[in-house]
Amino acid sequence: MPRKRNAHRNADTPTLADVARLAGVSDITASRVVRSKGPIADATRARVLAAIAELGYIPNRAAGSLASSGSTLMSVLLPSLSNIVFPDVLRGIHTALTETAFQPVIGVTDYDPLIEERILLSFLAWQPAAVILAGLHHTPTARRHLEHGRFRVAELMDIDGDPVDIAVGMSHWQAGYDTGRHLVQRGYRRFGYAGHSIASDDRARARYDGLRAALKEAGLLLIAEERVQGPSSTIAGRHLLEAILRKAPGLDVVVFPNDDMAMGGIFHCIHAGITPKEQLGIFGFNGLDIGQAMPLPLSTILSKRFLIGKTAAEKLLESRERPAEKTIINTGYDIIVGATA
Amino acid sequence: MPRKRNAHRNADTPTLADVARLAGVSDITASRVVRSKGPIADATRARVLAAIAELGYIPNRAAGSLASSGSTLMSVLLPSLSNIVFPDVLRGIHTALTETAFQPVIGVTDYDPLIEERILLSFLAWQPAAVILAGLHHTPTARRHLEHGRFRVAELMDIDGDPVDIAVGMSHWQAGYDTGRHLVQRGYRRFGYAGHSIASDDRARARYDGLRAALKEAGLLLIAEERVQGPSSTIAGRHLLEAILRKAPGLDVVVFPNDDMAMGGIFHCIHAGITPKEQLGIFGFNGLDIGQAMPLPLSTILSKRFLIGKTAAEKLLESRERPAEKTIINTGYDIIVGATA
DNA sequence: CAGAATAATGATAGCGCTACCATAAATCAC
DNA sequence: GTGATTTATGGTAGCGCTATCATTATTCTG
Repeated sequence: MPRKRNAHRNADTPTLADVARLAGVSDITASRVVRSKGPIADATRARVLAAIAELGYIPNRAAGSLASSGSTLMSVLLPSLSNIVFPDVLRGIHTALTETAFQPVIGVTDYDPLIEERILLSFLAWQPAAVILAGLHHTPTARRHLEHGRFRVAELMDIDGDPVDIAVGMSHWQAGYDTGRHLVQRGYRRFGYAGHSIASDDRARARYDGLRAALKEAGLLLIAEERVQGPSSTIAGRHLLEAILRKAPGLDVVVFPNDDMAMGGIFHCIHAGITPKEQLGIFGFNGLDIGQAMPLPLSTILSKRFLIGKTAAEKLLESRERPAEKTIINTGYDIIVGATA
Repeated sequence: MPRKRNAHRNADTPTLADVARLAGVSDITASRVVRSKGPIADATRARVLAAIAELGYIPNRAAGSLASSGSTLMSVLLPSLSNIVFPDVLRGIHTALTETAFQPVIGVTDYDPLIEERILLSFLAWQPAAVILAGLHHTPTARRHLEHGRFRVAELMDIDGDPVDIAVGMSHWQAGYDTGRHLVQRGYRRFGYAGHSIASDDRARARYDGLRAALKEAGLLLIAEERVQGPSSTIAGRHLLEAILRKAPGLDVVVFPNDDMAMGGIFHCIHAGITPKEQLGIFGFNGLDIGQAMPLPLSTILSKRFLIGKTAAEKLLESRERPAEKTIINTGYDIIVGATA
């Protein structure tokens, strides 16, 4: 004899069984209607749908996920949302997921692998169908779970490395290298770099390394370098350019790690009466719309953020099982000549 | 006699029972350690934690959520992530949730109440502890579920209306009204408005209405008005200002619905040789950092996005039960005088 | 030091759903 | 028309965890 029944039930929340009873079918038939799975007679489906509407039934995905040991969640771990780059990636993911049953679940890691690991583990507790994260660098624990999990994995932005499953992005080292070659070819010789603390941003560091390699090849080097602590911002870019020009007045071009900071550089030029390009080249990275809306469009590199997100999500949807072969997709980038360098 | 056992189990995924067996305790004791709940002897806890580490155990939250009919998820529904406003709100939410067990789950509605409804229902299927959404306007179905659910609800950004549970934000009508008063007081008389399609953005519409009310009070009206289809952007603001000035050359101030577009206006001024403020006032909304980093800091209104997100999440954490009284928190706003109007 | 409170642990029975197998009815092949 | 498919539905047994109640070991009170 059971001691108690339905002890900790949600009293007024209707369950599938309630729907089934009202529709006069079995639980499992109602379940099939909800999931659009298996053959169902039109009349039966209609009855079940009517019952669902009448009761305001909302499926309990926890129960569903438990029973089927799987979910339609796609975990997305991004370093930041303040940096417009990642919202763009996210839009791409969203676009690919519309009209599918999959649902993105977003976490923000603040560029910290330990936070990434913590959020990853808490997401895995929901048995996601796939995990999307930024970069190829993770903690050993995170990497282990990514490799052994029964879910697809996409690592975005960067392709210089060995992915777990799928990598979608571009070579940031190459982009930095091409930046250097491009600017040298345009006649610039006295280079400065105004960046942010590079420790946390692997990709900015790769571009920086590529830039230096290109300069070295041309027999040049960075004459001056200036960095802010903390996150990159337009105001930081503005102050940094002022500082670097005070220390090294003879520069003829300054490269920034992104468009936000480069725009700060432009603003300093306007303020100080420096003509961009003619007196001082300014070069960014990302190809943000706002930089192209300026009176002098920013010279920069267009990274294809939306495409990266969209491509990754589409690839993940192709198969639930991880294939034997790893996939690397290079979405490339474009040099925007612009008017500032 | 059971026909089959463990038929559709995840073979190699360790469960709490595995942990308990290895640690030599009962399932429920292991569960208590995992959840840090109830009294546990230090030695026991240590043994269980060691077993967890050894097995690489990850709790199955679907099972946990099912058993306890509740979760530590906080559903966050935002209109957009391209608009930097919402990432700021999200950062505030994140900040409040750090060090708590709660985890934000983010959805993007594209300013569409129907999409909001769809995502809300799919989120409710995970039994979140709380729901955060933008604005006070939802579909009837969404509103019904919000009112009857056993979870806390916070409606952000706007406080002009009747919230379900908690509202945190500011009066956008009042902000528009104050904009009008402020500009009239500074001597502007010939007003233009350069906006985006207002149908989708209730708050921009409220500010617009407030602005017109203030002008009417001063015996003025909008001389010219220009709108773009589609989303707001800096480039749209630039083109719009050009268009509006062509149609109504005599304007002495143009108000934009946000800083992004207002910056486009500034860029047009620079391009066309118009001196902001002296020849033409430009006024925005939001108080973005980038606008304040410009050579002439943008005149605008600072909305407290981070504070809104943080306050909302903190309020939601105060109690799991919805109180009898509704709460409305006004985070206010500041007029940034700036240098462009 | 007896009786009461507290700390620490365990047994059991579901939470709501779906995988698996079985069955019955309808359709098909030839 | 008989056997073989296909279509439509149902019964049952868990999925992995936690709420509830029960039990025992330990500490406290005066």
